[in-house]
Amino acid sequence: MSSAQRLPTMADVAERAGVSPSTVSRALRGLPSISSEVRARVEEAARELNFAVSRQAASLVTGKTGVVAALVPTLNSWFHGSALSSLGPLVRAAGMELSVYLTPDMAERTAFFERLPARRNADALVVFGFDLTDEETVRLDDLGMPVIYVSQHAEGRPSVYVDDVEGAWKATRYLLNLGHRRIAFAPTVGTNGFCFSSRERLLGYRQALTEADIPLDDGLVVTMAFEDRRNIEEGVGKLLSLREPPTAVFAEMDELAIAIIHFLRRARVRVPEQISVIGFDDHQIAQWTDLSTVAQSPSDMGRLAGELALELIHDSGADRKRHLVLPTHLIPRSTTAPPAAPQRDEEDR
Amino acid sequence: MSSAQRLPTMADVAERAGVSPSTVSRALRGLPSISSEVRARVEEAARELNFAVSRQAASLVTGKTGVVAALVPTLNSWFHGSALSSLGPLVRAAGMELSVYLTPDMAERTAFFERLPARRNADALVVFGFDLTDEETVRLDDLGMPVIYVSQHAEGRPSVYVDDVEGAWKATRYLLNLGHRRIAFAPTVGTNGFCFSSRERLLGYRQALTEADIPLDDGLVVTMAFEDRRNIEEGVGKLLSLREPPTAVFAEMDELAIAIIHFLRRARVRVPEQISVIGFDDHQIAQWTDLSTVAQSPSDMGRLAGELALELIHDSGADRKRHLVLPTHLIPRSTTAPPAAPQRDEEDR
DNA sequence: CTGAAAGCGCTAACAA
DNA sequence: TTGTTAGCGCTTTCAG
Repeated sequence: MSSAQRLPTMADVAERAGVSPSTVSRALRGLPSISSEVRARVEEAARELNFAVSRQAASLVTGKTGVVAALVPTLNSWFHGSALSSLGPLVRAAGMELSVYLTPDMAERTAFFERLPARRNADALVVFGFDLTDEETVRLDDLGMPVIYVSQHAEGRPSVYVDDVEGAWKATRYLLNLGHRRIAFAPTVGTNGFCFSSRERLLGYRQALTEADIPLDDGLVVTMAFEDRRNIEEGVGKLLSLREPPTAVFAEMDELAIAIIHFLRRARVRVPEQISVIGFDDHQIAQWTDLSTVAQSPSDMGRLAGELALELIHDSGADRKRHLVLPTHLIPRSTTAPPAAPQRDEEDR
Repeated sequence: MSSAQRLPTMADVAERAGVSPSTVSRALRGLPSISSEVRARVEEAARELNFAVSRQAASLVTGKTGVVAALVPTLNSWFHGSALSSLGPLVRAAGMELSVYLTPDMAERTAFFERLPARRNADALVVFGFDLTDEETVRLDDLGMPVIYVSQHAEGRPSVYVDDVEGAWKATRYLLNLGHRRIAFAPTVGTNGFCFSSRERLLGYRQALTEADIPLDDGLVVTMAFEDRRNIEEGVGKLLSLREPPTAVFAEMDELAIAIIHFLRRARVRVPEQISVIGFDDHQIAQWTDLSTVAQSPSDMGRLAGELALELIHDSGADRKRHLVLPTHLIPRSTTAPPAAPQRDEEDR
């Protein structure tokens, strides 16, 4: 509605309060060296004029932008959405702004690392869930600001992540404890070239099986493409048509687990009676559908990364190599159960 | 890694390229009045020094911040995640930054409208999916920048939204066409006080029934709290224990529909054979689980809102009251079917 | 405790 | 086509 009328400046406030601009500046920033009487007068004048400090002007002299930047491949995902949802308010509470850089595809990603648009426009960068090349990591080093890595280990640089190997190990171990011996693993890949933590989770899965003296069977590892219904359907078909089908499936992420359950049930396979399914994430929908899963907390990661960022911004002597490894928790719900007592013969009974 | 060494300024680039700072400014902004020879030299110098323009300094003189701000209740939601995922790259492509304000709870929301932190820190604000009070809307009017409303009608102000009434009408009409007569509606509420489009969708649902001469039955409208598994479970129980249970359920959002289907199946009710379920959104998971739904496109909304914002920023004469109403599409998948020929008697058979 | 003055890095007249 | 000059609105010495 209102058009480009000139916004009030500190000088306006100063005049109205009958003091100098520097006094206004000090009063508004809550510096101690201001008499409470003057402070009150300044604050009132500011309110009356609807005055807001120009961050641009302030940062020009302080050298701080008052901005925390976040780099995410997409926001259209439970993980990143949750992480930023906790990072945002934290940044706000510190009186700073949250700036978001999205790189949904390879072109955007390349452009980001080429131009580094965040340079000079933020005081810290939080990088979420990328699988960065060494080259990219090095590039970020001369961004001139602290860079915090979330959901990935960055050697010698501040990082926050969960132990994916252990998480996958727990899921697999749990299924073994229930009595399962034929356990499938369904890793997933994104269409946009971004990968999740398949590698680590596969490792944990294998480790648990090996410890239990169960031979690895590559036929039980079936990648199912994220975002492709047909592909998931076929993957499920592949598992069901094995000579010896699995009695349990560990899906790399909850959303995939939900889809797998859907196709199993459509094929008249009962979950968990005939096949158990467990996911990874503890996505909200896992609660709603009572899905067994391994919980990780992206919101904790976002929060910790934010705190780390603020600390690195304000205390240049802070430890710049800190790694925070968060725990995962097994959450057994109703999509897992012991295998049916007799090794079932396919459709029979 | 690298610490707070002084970043190169335009003066540094100018010196290195052997020209004046203003020439550097012009060259880097791609203004026409620069010989290509000089431009090349400047660009090279800038690259060598790893120079990036300080937006702060530039905006101080231009009066533009180069920032588009987005106000969202949370990012932890399919709708907002998708919308911002399309808004972000668009803003970047225009050479601007995306700044995000999150108001996960009432306190943050109040604080935002009280302090209007976006003022002076952005050139436009895109407000997503709030159910704003008149007071809040008016407050945004004197923000000193164009404000674009997404997923809500704001009288006399630019808005982008879908016709929820019509969408709900389509879903209900489709179920009627299949032969259903007992159709339930499951609206949902968020725990954080933010509501979705329940009101409009209820209207559409009722309208379709009325047109079909089917009496409205409030027992068939059961609100199920978003984010509360138990509550959804109970809601499903409520429907199943009606004297005359529904043969179809229209859920306000896909995620709720998925949960409803889950509990129906757990109760040994076959979907869609015994009860049809349809959602609203066309959430990604709807594809994976083959859920019938009414599609809306938050990414289209984000894109259109972004384009509108850019237009309003650059062309102050643009129409500031434009309303863009996007279509919804019925997507029949496999969770809906005609009702079973004989009216089933509960558990029987 | 408060004011005056200088300058942060850039762009936009105005000259040349 | 390029250089010179004067600020943009704020914070920060340094005086008082």
